[in-house]
Amino acid sequence: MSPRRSAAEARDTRSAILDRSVAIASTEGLEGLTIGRLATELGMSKSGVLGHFGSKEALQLAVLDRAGEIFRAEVWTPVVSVTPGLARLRAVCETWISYLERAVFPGGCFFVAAAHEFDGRPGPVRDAVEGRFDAWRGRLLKETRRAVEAGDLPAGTDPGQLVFELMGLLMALNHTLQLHHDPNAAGHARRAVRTRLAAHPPAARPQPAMK
Amino acid sequence: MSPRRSAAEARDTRSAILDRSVAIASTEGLEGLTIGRLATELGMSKSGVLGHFGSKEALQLAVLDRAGEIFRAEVWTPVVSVTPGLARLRAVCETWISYLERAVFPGGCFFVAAAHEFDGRPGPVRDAVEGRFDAWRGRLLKETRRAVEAGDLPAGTDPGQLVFELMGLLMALNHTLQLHHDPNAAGHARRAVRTRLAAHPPAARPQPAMK
DNA sequence: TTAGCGTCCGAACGTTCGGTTGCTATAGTG
DNA sequence: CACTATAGCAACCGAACGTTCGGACGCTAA
Repeated sequence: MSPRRSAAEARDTRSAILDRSVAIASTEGLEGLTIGRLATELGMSKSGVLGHFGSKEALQLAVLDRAGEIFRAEVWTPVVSVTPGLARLRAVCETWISYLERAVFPGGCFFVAAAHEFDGRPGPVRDAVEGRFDAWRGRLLKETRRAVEAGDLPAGTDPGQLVFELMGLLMALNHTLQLHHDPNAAGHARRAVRTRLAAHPPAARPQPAMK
Repeated sequence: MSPRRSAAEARDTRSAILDRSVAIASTEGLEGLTIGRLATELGMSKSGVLGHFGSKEALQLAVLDRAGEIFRAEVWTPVVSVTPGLARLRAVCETWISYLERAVFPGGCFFVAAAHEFDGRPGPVRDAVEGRFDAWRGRLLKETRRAVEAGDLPAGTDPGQLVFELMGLLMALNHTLQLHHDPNAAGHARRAVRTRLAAHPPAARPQPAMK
């Protein structure tokens, strides 16, 4: 990294700091991310790093934003062109599974990890994490409702219940991949999603449950 | 805590340290558990605390053991008298849900939290966490197989698949309780378990899924 | 009575933490 | 060209970290 930078180049520096931060925080956690390590790995001074954010907490929030962009690009963007409702719900589960399978973040799902790290300590970071989960849950709920309205899912389906179960599957996948490195995990997740989101042909008998 | 203790009383001291450690580590994590804080809260010196374990890592392993005893007493012991198979599987899901609902550990499931904290860093602590999950998963698998053999679950049931899904439900419950404090979460979990572990009367048609 | 063991303290160790301060060199502005 | 704003550095701060060490104390066995 060159000794001194223009105002325009400084944005690149900030961006580079965030890239590095996401990589570190993914495995070490947002709290395990330290200014000193960041500075060393980037060939900068600590104050040079901190100058872009002001405080570690502000850095953590910025890292959360950056991770959110990556998540969105990986999981949500690919499915915006898919037909809303059941099709999109299935598609987003698949991109999500793939995102975990490909280890987009080396430490697993960035937000699941952040949730576990911060759910017990109040503050802006916790609030930001919770807000992202709320927003994400909201999108899944919307697609589920559309699927029910379209008759693609049974009329009595409780969207909150279904989304709860889907989140559980993805958390189980994340956990199994990270802790056990079990290559069958993604298969389990896909199979469960397929079963749970089985098409419900309107005005037709439910087929005799292949499992 | 009295100024000095006999050799016999020292076991109480060690036990008190572990109790305190479990409480702290539940919310702050096993790494966030510090010798200094422990010493302050117990009215001891840092060396007095560390003398019982030798190192922080050894303390963490001891804390994991203590937490395991609590988990076992809360979740497993109550169901050992239940008929093996589907009945016990249902019962253990219920004690598990209850254990999360009652916040036996204030920071949620101790081992799910430990898994997320250590899955990315090799070492004895990580190995211990993984071992506990393996053991627990093994017990669930055993009960599932028994249930299938007894005909209480469909013959084609894949035990690994079912256990994967059950773990997901409990992780979703843990997450939802800790991050969102959603009072409906336990209801979602119970409903999903009930559906997933619905009785499968041998030699009878599957009833038209009340869903 | 005394030797010895185990418990625990107090102090210090080297390191790392987040953060601050004073400064220099540069880019952009008039 | 002079002036201001800022990116970044080097040095440093107080606090907290895990760990080590010598010694003081209480108990038990010889």
